[in-house]
Amino acid sequence: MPKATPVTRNDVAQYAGVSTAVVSYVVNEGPRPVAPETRQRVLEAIRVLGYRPNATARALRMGTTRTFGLITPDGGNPLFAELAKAIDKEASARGYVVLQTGTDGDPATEQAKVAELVARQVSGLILVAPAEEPDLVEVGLPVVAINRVLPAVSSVRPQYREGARRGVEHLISHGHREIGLVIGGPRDGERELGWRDALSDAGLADGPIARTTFSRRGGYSAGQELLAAKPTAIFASSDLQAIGVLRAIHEAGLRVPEDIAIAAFDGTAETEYSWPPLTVVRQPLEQLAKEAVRRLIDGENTVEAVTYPTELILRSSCGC
Amino acid sequence: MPKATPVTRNDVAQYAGVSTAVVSYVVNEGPRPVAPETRQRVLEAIRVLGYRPNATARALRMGTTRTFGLITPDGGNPLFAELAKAIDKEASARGYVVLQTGTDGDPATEQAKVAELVARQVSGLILVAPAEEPDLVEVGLPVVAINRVLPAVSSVRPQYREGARRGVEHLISHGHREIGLVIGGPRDGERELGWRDALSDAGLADGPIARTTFSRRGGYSAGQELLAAKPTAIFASSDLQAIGVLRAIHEAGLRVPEDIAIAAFDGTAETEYSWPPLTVVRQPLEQLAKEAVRRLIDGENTVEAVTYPTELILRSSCGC
DNA sequence: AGCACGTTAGCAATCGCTTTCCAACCCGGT
DNA sequence: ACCGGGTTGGAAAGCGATTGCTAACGTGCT
Repeated sequence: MPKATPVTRNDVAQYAGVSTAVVSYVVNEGPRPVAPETRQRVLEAIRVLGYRPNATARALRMGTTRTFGLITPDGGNPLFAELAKAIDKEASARGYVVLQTGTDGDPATEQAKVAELVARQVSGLILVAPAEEPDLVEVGLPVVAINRVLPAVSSVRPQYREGARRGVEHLISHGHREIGLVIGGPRDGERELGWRDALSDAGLADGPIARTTFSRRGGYSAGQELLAAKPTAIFASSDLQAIGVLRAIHEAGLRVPEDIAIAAFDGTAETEYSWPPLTVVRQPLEQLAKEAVRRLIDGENTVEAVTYPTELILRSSCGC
Repeated sequence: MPKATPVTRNDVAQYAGVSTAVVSYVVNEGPRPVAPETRQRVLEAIRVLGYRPNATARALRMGTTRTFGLITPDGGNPLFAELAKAIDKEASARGYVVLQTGTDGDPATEQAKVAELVARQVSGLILVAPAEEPDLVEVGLPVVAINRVLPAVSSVRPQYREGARRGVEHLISHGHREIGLVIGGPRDGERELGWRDALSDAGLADGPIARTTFSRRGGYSAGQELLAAKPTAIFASSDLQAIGVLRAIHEAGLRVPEDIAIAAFDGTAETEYSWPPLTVVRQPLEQLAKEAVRRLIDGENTVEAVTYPTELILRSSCGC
């Protein structure tokens, strides 16, 4: 019957006949040189005893947990799930680990989770699409917001406006002149502006707009609403909404892209296999994740928001 | 300029003119009675100084981190994302927090992540669809596997066989007699057996089978393969595969459910808005999450696998 | 007035680890 | 022989919290 794992550095030291300090030197193989022979004895002891350093104690002593906190509104949303995956990958590569939790979009919950993670001494906090600005100016800990700018907080975002604009421009290039918009979030959000940019640059009048939540269901009702105005194309500000719109279109017996074309912002995996596959403006998730993690680790707290270019992925929903 | 948050229990004690022990008594409001007046002074000090107990130190002292480790093959997979969400919700409600990480299905990575999380002293480990059995018999820490049984490890699973059987039976009830199967995972996995059960019970011959990965792409090619055999219905062992099959069907110019019916196992949100919406056998994710968390917290390490019933959700892809 | 007891608060050890400071030792050079 | 310098190992002080034990105080009883 093996020990229940309370093998401490003391046991190792004793077994190897050295002091605990030496064990530390060996384990962290950096701070101090250790005679090769001694090192071998220690390594052997570690192996035999099955010793694993206690990261909690180390964290207490060192003052850093090498852990990030990640807060998203909804872990079930594919966009956030894919982003979380990218962050995990990036963090893991740097020896960090991530505490992920959701808020259901509730500001109070969000605030509570921030407090919880701060108490747990995370080395950095990543806020994805935060509901509102939590009291974190004083947390004295690196924070970066993804997909949203917060006063006094470092932020990393895709080029929403420019990306949406390119998506809409592509629709225009297919000859569409009446392009509807399904939008979530604040009025005059960047994606909405991008849509207007493309339209006005092409000398076109604004198409119909439907405001709703960032969800399939929201997209569905928005789609029904928009269809009444008979646009020849629709741009959705998120994948989920586009999927909903697709359903509204199918139910109306229309064909995509023959009767109506579609394009969306986000570009999660789901859009590649929808019917028809969606033309999307893809968020640079990997880059966002990489940059967020980098900032946290380097302690670079530039408030200046850096944005990353999106990628237009052509599939059949636009008529390509 | 507020302090950078190294407000310790010492500062509070000093400010309130009491010993650090008293601060502990107040914070944990349980162990020892504290005079109301003293308590007030301490609370005031905590408020003024903005003190937050250091969870790391507490964890070291108490020997428990109130943290779970969650390892899935792929955080981007909607099924795992939804499951992770359910686990997070359950854990949060109990004051726990979860360290989530992915393995990309690589056994070596999986093993490394397990070691990492164990070193971080997680209070319990949840393994979702683990690639192979990691060396964790000796970790001396509660472990539960979801969606897969592992020797000597507590496990929680949906009723795969029974669920698949009911899904296929439903297809049969619509009059189908040639029902294909798209399957991932091991030969003669439970879902495959369920499919056979339903078929043989109805006195039908086995339909065509296509084995592939649990992915949209895999489902797509499997669908093309199956279509050649011209079944009148197809049961997919996962949502993702069904989505792929749907594409293959659409490309072949067939209509669902008129020309061919479909049903799938899993029931993630994506299936509700696919075209057409999919009839699914839904995994009881919330229950699985709840039970897994309960076992971890209660330290109930029954090796006996408990299974939970699935739910048949009727939508239009089966012809309902 | 004296004594015992119940309340409330403080001291100090401890969790497992890192790191500073110091001691011991070995070597070569004079 | 002695000394200086370079190597290697050890003792111990924390990191911030919990908690058993003890001390001080005030009260009720005889």
